[in-house]
Amino acid sequence: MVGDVGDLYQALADPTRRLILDELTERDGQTLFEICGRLATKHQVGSSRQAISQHLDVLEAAGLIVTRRQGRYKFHHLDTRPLRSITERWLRSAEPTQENP
Amino acid sequence: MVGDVGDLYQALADPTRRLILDELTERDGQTLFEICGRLATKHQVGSSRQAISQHLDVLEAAGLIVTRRQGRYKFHHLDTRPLRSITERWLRSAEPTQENP
DNA sequence: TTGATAGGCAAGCTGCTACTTGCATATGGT
DNA sequence: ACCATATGCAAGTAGCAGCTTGCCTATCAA
Repeated sequence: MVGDVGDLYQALADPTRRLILDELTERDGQTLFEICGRLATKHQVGSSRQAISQHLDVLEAAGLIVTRRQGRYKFHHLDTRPLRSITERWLRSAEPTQENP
Repeated sequence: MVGDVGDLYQALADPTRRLILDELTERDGQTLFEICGRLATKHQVGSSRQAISQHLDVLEAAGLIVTRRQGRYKFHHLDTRPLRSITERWLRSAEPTQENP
């Protein structure tokens, strides 16, 4: 299977990955190089291209972004649906606990 | 100041801490020993008491639990309000980005 | 074809984090 | 006072996560 429950929380644990989600919220469907540029200029993130690429892999494994290849470009699109499971897990009170590691 | 934005996500990154939140959702206001017992019996968490205590410190620093001392007991209460900021950050589309590292 | 652009793969390093161990403090019961 | 219970503090350890470095592949334009 692709992406268990813990991947979502681990993906959100890194501040650079949260900034990536911010950037995709503001402008969806960016390429790796576009994201690198925006992080560097707007947020002073000095990480290398490979570092950002690895962050994108983690976000994709968590189901927070989906990718679409087109020629030599790879566009990254935000998918916020997994986020809803976070609040749903603890906001409804006193239901029988399900297996959720 | 006590607890910045990143603390919340780091607190949720650990599976044991998420189980603690599950237990407090099911039964609020437990002591450290009660939580230890429930994690051990219901979820096969073999961590020591000090490990769980450190987890509770992290959760409190993140604002997810508040503590109340009474004699030699310390009760832990859930506070899910910080969770709402997660979905609010990315679910509303295209607003001017604010400083949020 | 050549060169430039966009991205991928893999190994190695480093700092952080979860965990343990050992001792200390404080409250309540007898 | 004495002891058991409930929790706190601090140092040390091991594993992992984020980052870098170096090289490789694929697509497009001239």
